[in-house]
Amino acid sequence: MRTVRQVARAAGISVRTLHHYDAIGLLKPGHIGINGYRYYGREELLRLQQILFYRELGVPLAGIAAVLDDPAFDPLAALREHRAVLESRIGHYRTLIRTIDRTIASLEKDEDMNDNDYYTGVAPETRDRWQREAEEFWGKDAVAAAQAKARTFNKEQVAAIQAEMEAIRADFQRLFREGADPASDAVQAVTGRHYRWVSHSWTPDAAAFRGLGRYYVENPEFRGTYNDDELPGCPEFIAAAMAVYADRSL
Amino acid sequence: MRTVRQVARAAGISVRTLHHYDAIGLLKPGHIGINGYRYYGREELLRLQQILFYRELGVPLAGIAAVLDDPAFDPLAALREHRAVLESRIGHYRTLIRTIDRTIASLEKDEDMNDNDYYTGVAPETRDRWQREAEEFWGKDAVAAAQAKARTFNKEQVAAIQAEMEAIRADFQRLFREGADPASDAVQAVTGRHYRWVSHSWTPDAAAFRGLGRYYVENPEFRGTYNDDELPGCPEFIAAAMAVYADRSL
DNA sequence: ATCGGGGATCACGCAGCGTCAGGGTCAAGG
DNA sequence: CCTTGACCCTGACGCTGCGTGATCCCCGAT
Repeated sequence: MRTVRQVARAAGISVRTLHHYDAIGLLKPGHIGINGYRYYGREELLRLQQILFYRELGVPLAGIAAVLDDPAFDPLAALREHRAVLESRIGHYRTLIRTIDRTIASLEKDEDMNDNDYYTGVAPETRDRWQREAEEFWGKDAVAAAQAKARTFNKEQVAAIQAEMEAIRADFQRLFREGADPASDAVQAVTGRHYRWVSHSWTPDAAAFRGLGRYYVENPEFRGTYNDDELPGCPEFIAAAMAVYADRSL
Repeated sequence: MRTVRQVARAAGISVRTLHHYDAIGLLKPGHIGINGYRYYGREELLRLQQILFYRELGVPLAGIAAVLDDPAFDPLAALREHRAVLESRIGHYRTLIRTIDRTIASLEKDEDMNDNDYYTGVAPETRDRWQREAEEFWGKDAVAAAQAKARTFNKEQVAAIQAEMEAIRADFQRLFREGADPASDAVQAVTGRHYRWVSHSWTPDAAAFRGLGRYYVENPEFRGTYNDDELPGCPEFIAAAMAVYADRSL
């Protein structure tokens, strides 16, 4: 029969944790003295080992209680499920890291950037041509307004915007390769990010956002940028997603 | 000037989130009507884009506020630091997944296991010899008590214990390869896990735990199991760590 | 005037404890 | 016997990032 402190030291946890486990019914002391002291016996220590084992696997305490208290519980299925959760978390973190790397690269490269330019890395004449095309498509006023707005960003902001666009593009391409439905939640979520991205320098309504989608399809420059040559149909896929988004969310 | 709902829809977040950001001072409305309504202008929308961008990178809200509000803030350093955090989280998850995989493998293999045996995969005669040696080392009573305790585990429990031991061994070997100090926090943390592992079937005091360390050094069987042949000195390293742990924590 | 669709402000809930605060208990030494 | 000092207890708030009501006010359209 050990006291909380003894158990805590042996198990490498805190006294508070034992109190907590008692409070939530995960691990109750074997006996409680007349003074109210908690005393733990061998049985409780063994259970604690199990608890700590699963805890080290990242299983939530409620789940641990389920595993240990339900004799009919299938630990194999539970572990596999938990494994899948961990895998997806890793995937998520990796995506974040990639985005961060791109952002860092942009920041390092553009440390001496002297004007705010979304199209860093694009030749000036190409950029001018894009501008003319954009003006024909949406009108001079809209383009000028967008550019004015864009000039209010500082260089970290511009770098962040670029990196985010890269990430969005990668997501679109991945979803397209996977054969996702443009109207599916996953694709629409990315489309929402894209809408937010566009909103950096522009605040399109539904019709304008659909128009942007068409622009992606029709403009060969964008076709080249927005999809690999190995992904024919990707711009159409994105345009379809944008049309759905415009209908549903704008 | 848009209302909460309009902003929320455009940004793909909830109204509650805007309330929250207002409450914590991360994003305040540009104007507040006499009726108390929140109205957001272009400036606030731009700031919201930044916020959502960093949020998608997994940066905590307090950190985002720091980035956006401190003009002297170094976004490059912040991103690198955050990147490191994410990397370590991935490493942690990978370790967990490896442990889970081992556990799953054990469970699948031992689905038809009919008796509780820690030494699954070890020939019976070897096991018997280990038992005799253990009896010589600690005495028959102690060994019998440990075995009795071991028999109270069911097969998932046994599998979990095995998997955990594999993980612990891997950690010890890694730390040894890295030239870690047996008294360092990292090594002591693993030693604590090892102590807890041992406690599955036994509850050694300081002297007994030190003795177990010596056993690992002296017993050729354990030397072979506990370290690769490429890691001479690893058992001594573990024994040293166990001695320190016994002094400090038991 | 009414009604539907917002808007607002509390305020609890969740996960897993950390961290006081305020107050008994126990074993050992003066 | 009394005093330490080390431990024990029970609240209860804090942290993260909102979700989810509950309750009440407001605005434009019919």
